[in-house]
Amino acid sequence: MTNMMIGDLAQKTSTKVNTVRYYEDIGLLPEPARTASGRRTYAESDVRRLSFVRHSRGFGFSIDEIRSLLEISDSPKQDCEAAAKIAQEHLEKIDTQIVQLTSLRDALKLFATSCSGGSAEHCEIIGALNRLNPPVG
Amino acid sequence: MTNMMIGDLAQKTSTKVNTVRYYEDIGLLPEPARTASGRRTYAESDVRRLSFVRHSRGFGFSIDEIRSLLEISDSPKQDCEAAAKIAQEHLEKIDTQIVQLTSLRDALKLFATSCSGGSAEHCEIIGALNRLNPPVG
DNA sequence: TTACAACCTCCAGTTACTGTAGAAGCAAGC
DNA sequence: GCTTGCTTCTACAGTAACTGGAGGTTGTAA
Repeated sequence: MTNMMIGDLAQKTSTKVNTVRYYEDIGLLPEPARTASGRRTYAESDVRRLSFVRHSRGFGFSIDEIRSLLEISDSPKQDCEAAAKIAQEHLEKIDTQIVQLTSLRDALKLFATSCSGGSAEHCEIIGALNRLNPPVG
Repeated sequence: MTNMMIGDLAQKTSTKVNTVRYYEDIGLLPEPARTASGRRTYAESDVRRLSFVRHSRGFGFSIDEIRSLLEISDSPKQDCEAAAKIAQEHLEKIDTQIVQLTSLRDALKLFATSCSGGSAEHCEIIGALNRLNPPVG
């Protein structure tokens, strides 16, 4: 049960000190105990909780999604299906993103690589961006 | 040369009225002429410029990148290579994103689909997020 | 004792918009 | 000529998820 300062916690979880305080502000992390002079002190459980948050962020979960995940995790009697739903929906979002990005990449590649190096008058990139029809009629 | 109001321009380019004014604020669109009562009026050239911006945004170019692209487009004697560089770098960013998202998806899928539907105590999703090692030592 | 790093609070800035409040203009119908 | 209702105007606040800085304390090592 080694107590640590905010800098240690931040370093152990690859988080910036300001971000730790931010997570506390928005309620993702509980208010920690303080030393006599007002400095935050943390225990190993805080490392685990913050790691959970950072991993989840790494997977692209939003703060709100993580909040829900944490609630479920905090009350183990709650239904696991809620967590499954969050993860499943997130997975679908990512799949959609991949599909969109891929078709975007293909379209962009078509003219991004066709620059002949002359003056911008005949630039394929700008030309293509200009030649596209207005989004709606 | 039909002059139009901001609502018409917005509709023709699938843009919100507020967004058109925003683009003007940040200098992507020139300050338009006004009617006697102070309303903005636009011509076809504005439709083309705004379409260019919207298409570029659709391709994921940032406002700053679009600003550069517009500058190049506005002065056709400038070197086309600058535009090619912007597009090429953007393409690389997208490729990186696709790679990262794909490996993320695979990792997430591993445990997102393994929910047995019981109580959260044995939830695979939360367990996996908890079991991951802290990001740094 | 004197540096200096780490901590504190509070606040502004980032990106690219979106939404709202409150006032004014404009066209159509009665 | 008046009312209704839509569009426009300016100006500002809010979004997501932090990040960075100012200005001020505290703790520790030389």
